[in-house]
Amino acid sequence: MVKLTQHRQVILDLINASNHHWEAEELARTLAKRGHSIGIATVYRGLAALEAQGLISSFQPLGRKRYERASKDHHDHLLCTECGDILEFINEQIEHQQTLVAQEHGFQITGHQLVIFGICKNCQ
Amino acid sequence: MVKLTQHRQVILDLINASNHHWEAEELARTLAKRGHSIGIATVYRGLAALEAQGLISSFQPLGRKRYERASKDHHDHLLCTECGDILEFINEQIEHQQTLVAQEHGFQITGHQLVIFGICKNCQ
DNA sequence: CATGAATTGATAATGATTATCACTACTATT
DNA sequence: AATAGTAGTGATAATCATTATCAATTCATG
Repeated sequence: MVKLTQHRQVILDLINASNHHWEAEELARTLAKRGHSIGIATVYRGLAALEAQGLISSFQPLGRKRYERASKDHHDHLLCTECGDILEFINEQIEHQQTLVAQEHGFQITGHQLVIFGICKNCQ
Repeated sequence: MVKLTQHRQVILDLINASNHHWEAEELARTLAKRGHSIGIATVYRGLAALEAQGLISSFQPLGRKRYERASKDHHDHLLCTECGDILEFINEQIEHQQTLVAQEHGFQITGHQLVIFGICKNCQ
């Protein structure tokens, strides 16, 4: 039985309290600064466990995994290749078109990932 | 000045002759079987060079990079998580919606990547 | 409080990719 | 043709993110 331990609660709280898309190392560093030093392996395992329970969600834009709150509506991402900033957007039409595409191919969707790469307003 | 060497020509030919989405190692093994043993580092460098010249294109669905022909219309991918097979699709509406989303956010698009995960017809 | 199951942390291992470096091949110029 | 300079090659070391290992610890519960 998977447990929501102190460590995992701390990880979950940080993710829920932010609107950030966290990498494991970055999250570990931030927790350490705030007085919660957690072994990096434990962070990785905690993130995987929390995701398996549906408490957080992840995506993998450039090879590296990033975790974010699950308590949001489904959305996709805009990633600025200059500053690394990640924006979110929701677009029903895109979602709908995807179900149509899947139908056409007799494909049973379990998930998807759309990342738009470019230069954000601030970096132009 | 970047050169289209024998090795790179062989790599390019294989990619162009197929409709496959190649990983570096897989491509190296296939070439080796056909009598073209190329050092794995050379394969990686060749792929990067060919992509930089726009002769092939890549995407990165699950952490690993995959290369495919550039001589196709732009398309996105359906990836079967059972058998690993990758299908392609083109959807103008999705493309169009993306430009709208970017405009809304003052975002200057340089690229995007949409992968739909699921179970393909054969694996259901 | 005993017992088994799950978690933790340090560290080793893995897998994909990139860097290094000595050497070779190719190009353009005397 | 000889030279010089630039780019490519291959073996291998190094890197980076992540996962596995394993002994020690903590937890839930009877």
